[in-house]
Amino acid sequence: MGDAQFFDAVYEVVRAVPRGRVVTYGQVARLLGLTRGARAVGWALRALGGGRSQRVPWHRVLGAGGRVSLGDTPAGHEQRRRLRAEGVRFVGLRVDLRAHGWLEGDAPPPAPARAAQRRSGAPRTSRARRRS
DNA sequence: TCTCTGACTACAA
DNA sequence: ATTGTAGCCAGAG
Repeated sequence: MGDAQFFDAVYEVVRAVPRGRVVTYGQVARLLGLTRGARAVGWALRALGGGRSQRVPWHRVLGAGGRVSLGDTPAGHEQRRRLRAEGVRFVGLRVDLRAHGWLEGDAPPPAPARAAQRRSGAPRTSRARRRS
């Protein structure tokens, strides 16, 4: 595991999400300077595994539109359980982002997130990326 | 070193 | 609304 700075940056942003608030994978990616890095964020959270998830409120990260990406899995059920325990209301299978979104409405700009962005925005290995 | 894959998502058709 | 594709990062084979 080499430069896991990206993962750490993701964890720091997620730890900054207040109780009862949620963010989407895409929003976390954007805070880190990646317009389309949502998938990478999901990869980072997945890497948490069971144990480390203790200090990272992974359950407050949802898919676009407030959907629970984990779906009908043990983890997905746990995520919904935790969110409801924090007072997050579900509308059907989604969370109302306008009501609970960390970055929605009149929420103050997350400073910790910007700090993480600075660290992550460092020189990017310019290895050739193909994939037609 | 290269390819494939995934707790994603914006965009085009 | 549904489908396909491209782009992101890092780990596995």
